[in-house]
Amino acid sequence: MELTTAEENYLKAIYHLSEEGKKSVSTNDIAAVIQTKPASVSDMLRKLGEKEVIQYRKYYGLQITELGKRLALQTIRKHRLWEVFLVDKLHFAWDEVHEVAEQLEHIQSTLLIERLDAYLNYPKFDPHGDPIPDEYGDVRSRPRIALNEMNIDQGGQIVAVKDSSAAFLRYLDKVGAYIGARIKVLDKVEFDGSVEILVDQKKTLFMSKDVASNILVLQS
Amino acid sequence: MELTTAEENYLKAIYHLSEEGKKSVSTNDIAAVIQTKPASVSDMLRKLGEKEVIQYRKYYGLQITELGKRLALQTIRKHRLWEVFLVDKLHFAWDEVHEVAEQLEHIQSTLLIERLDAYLNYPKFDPHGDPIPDEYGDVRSRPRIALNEMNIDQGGQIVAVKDSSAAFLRYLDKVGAYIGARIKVLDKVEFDGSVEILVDQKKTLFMSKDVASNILVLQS
DNA sequence: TTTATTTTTTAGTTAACTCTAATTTTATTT
DNA sequence: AAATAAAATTAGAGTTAACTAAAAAATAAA
Repeated sequence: MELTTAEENYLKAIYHLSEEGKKSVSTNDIAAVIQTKPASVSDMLRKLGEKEVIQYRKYYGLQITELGKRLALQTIRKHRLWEVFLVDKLHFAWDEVHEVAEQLEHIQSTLLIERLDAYLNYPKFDPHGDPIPDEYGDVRSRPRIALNEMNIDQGGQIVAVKDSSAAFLRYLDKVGAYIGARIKVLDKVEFDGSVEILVDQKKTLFMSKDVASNILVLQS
Repeated sequence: MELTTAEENYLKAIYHLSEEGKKSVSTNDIAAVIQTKPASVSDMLRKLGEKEVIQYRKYYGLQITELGKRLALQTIRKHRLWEVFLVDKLHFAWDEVHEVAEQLEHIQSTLLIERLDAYLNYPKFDPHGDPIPDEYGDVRSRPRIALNEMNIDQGGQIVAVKDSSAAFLRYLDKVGAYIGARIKVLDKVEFDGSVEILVDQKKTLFMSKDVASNILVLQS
């Protein structure tokens, strides 16, 4: 089964959307993620349906098939391995990697990915803390909790972010809340859901609920 | 000037064919190299002519322009750098690299290529022994200067070290002065010859003359 | 339950790149 | 020089993937 670059991008978006939200994936949502128009999405859904990577009934909704899931995870695997490469080997900042990885993930060569994986020493997580599926699409994910849902005095380690936009990542870098940082919740403001946290046992900082809800923590 | 992947491939083929000397490049020759039909080549030649990367008069022949040469050499540079990566780092055999490098050469990111070049230690030849053009399309060697010999406010990129002992490299990695890092001389202490430098526009650090004299910088 | 709104899909274009078939231009023979 | 062969180009059409505008279906509101 061969997918075009465009098809891979759609399928990846569909996979991510089906994973995070429980409700069915909407045409508009996909259009927003892919940065395209709903009309183009409808068109592509028909094609993806024909290729049996999704089950699609128009106006009704869609469901990703096992085949689709496997293919999407292969693309995600490639994307995350390249991100590790860019950060670990080429010293990219973790907020500079996405755009390039978006291109690299479409390079077709099983040998390349096998070798890259070995070269990087079989990493289990990418620089944002997201798990890297193995070649069969299996994921070992760690139990994580959004920072704004933690209780006072609870501690942990930042392991991932939900929103990985460059702007957000730059902000985190600036305040020192990078992936791997050890944090502890000092206080929570009930009124607006904002939190005060201690970073790496030295710096305290305030975070709005919006920001905190985008930070995933591995509790300790 | 932005070229599509297809345009890059045509231009690269045209460059190679023109270099091979011989008479002017024929439509049929290009078709043979690109594995396409002469009709498609004619079409593309018109487009490349409009973009002024070749000079084209139909039925007459074509000549690659300076602009075209520069762009072709950029693609060739990327191709050959990736080949070095595949062989040196991922242990591909020299006859397995071409197909993958054909894909990788179209990834668009100046930063990526700069970092890759640095990571591979500025190779001058690819695994087949073909020369790797520099970022300006030249094969000339670049002038380097020891870090301790630079003047205040001068900037550049770390391109090599004289002492490549593991201990020294570990030290450099620790302070963030790896190969490829962009640096700027902030201050020099006349008394002991030590320098203060800015690394990657964010971190400043002091270096003894001994250390600085072992670091080679490509001035910019 | 109608009406209004939102969502989704279809219809019709466009752009890039390819093809086959037909035509035009250049080159080679006799 | 005329006839023939080869090379190059144009014409027309297909594919992929995008778009705008209009229609259809589903959902929400009156």
